[in-house]
Amino acid sequence: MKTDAADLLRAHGIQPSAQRIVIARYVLFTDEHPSADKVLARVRAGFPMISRATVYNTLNLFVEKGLLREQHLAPDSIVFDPRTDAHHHFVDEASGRIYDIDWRKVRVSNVESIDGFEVHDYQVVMRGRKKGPAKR
Amino acid sequence: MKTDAADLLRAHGIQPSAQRIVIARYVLFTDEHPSADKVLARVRAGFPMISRATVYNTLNLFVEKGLLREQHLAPDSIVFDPRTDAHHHFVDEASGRIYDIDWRKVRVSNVESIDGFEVHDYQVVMRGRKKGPAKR
DNA sequence: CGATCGACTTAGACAGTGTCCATGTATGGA
DNA sequence: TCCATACATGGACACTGTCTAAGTCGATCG
Repeated sequence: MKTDAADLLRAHGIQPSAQRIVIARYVLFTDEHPSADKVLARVRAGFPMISRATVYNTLNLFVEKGLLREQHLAPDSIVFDPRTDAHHHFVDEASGRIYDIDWRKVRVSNVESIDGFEVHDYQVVMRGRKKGPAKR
Repeated sequence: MKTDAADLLRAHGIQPSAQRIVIARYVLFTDEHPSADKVLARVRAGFPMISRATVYNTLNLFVEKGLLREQHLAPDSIVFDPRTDAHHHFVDEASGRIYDIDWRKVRVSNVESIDGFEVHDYQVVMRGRKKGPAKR
């Protein structure tokens, strides 16, 4: 497991280090859409000495190298998403929790042909209430 | 003009005051999608004594009364949008500027029928480059 | 008129988020 | 083993948004 994370970092041109591996092992395999401070709290549970600056630097590095994407969906803080393939997002209005929605579940047409805009990327952002069990 | 803003506030159950009118006259008639601090800066240009708390209070009040909507599209700060009808947004990657996209320009299907989610509201968020003149 | 009451505004304190810097430590290469 | 470089650290800083206590304003009532 540890090796997996190290290899994954190397494969993206990132020099592994103890701190980076610990961060990677959480943030690259979660669907919680954590904020930076949540990542910090989680990682500190098993690695108490790590500093805030390191977490922020590492997250930004991962974004730069394509391992993570930033999402700006909710008030207060950026959230990180290890799914770098295209998908949509649903924000639960009650809990603030964010859910990934499969790309094929929603169809969007005419995006490419909007006058005066060159669209590189798009997604549908939905807000509402999650039905059924609160757990994912 | 001053009366227009005052009437508009009253029509939404808001007691007009000098500060609220000054804020309303800017934020309800702009398409700049300003952040709270941008509103503060603009308003202070013509009303130097106004405090930050008043601007924040007033913006939140306008949102509560349905005159504005908050958008969480970009890093750093919430942005306010006087268009309360449904529409989409385009974020220019170079400038960070936000543009409104007419609801009918893009078609989205199947949103209502996603298993386990009750969608109250949705929009398409696009990112890319604005073509042509930088001015709107 | 003057007193009073409630609503609004104000300045400053506060907490949270994210960046920057100088210093210290680890690591890998010769 | 030594050195150069990259990395991590913690503290300072700036910014955003909220809260509180005190002050101001205007309207109403006696």
